Amino acid sequence: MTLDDTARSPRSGGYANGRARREQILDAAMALFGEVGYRSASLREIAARSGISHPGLLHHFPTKEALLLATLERRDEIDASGMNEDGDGDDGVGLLRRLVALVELNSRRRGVVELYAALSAEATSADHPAHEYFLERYRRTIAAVSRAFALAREQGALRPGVDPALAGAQLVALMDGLQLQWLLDGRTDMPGAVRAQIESQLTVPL
Amino acid sequence: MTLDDTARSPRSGGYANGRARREQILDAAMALFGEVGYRSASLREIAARSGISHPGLLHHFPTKEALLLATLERRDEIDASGMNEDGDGDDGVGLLRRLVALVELNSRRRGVVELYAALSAEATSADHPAHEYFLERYRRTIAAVSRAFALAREQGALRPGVDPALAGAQLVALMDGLQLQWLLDGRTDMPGAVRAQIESQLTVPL
DNA sequence: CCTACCGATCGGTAGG
DNA sequence: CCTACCGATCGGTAGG
Repeated sequence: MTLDDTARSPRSGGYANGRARREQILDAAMALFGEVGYRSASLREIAARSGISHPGLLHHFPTKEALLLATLERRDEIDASGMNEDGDGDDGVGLLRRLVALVELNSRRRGVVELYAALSAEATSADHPAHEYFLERYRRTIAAVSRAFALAREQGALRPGVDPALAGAQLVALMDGLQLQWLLDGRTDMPGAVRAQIESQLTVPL
Repeated sequence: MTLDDTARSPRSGGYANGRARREQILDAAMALFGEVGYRSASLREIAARSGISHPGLLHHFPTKEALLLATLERRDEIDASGMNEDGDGDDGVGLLRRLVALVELNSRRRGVVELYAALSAEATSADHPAHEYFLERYRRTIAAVSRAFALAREQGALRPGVDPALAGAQLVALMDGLQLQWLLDGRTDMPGAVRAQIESQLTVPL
């Protein structure tokens, strides 16, 4: 709201502090939701990690559920900005190459992987506050990957007999399952397994 | 301990009642652990579903953790008896065919799938009481599936260039990811996707 | 943003 | 197997 950078210092007015505090809370929430899931995470623990009291946290996010949804929104923003910066081309093979790069990135962000592993399992319950979110997220993700395989077919790069829709669902399932193995043993080569899976469906190397 | 069947009726002595009650508790625990995970499940709710008080439950299982481990043991027994009854042969392709049959069975047992989806995600935390159990379980399962692919290679049924160890890890990951999708949308064709995956690695039809 | 509090619920124990 | 209880913790609110 001002051109002077010093105006954003802690002493000044404006909402810069509030915004920073919100992000601090969301980071702590993301970490704890990933560690123990939504149901078992306590507002008091998230607040303590953010350096405030738990009623202080509730000033920024009125309910635990609102905090969860804000956490998911924030992750989507970060992922969206990450996925769009590469320049691998928008054809099917390029999109699939980009997907491997995303898996490589995730294997350096354990917190993100933990968050989705914990919440996607929890959210299979119909009454979970993130149930609709994950339903829609899977629908959209599988559709996007299936479209990448369909585009690869137009390029003549898809192995004959491969159904793009099935290959899309399979690849998303593979990625989720690999995350579990990697979180458990810390050794599983997620990008390698994803790359091999994609290449087994294509007639060209990645 | 007696040859007279009527001696096992509710009024009589012996431990038949205790055994039946234990199984009742384990069934309720399996269901609730699947619905909300281990951490969020309460002994009181499991006890209520079993028709006893929660100190009554603690008479049969001294701690919540002991109940969890007993639940996992019971599931293993049931699965082991189910996996051994088919007669598909013990060669690689036969074992893989049996795996598809197991997935078909699981798609009629939502409770079992829920239990493993919820607990395997929770147990990625190093301090979870089932952490070691799932580490060992994945190690063993992936080894068994990898061995099936290795046997298939000896039969000349494996597609050239396929690494049995990688194919094993991929197939297990695929199964876990498909379970998530199926639990979420109730539509995903788990056996179809698993069968297609296996066939894409083989040179013979299943 | 805080302290102080609410009613509910938790795993486990005492004592029978 | 029960009732009754323990100390701890939960999400959320009151009041400032």
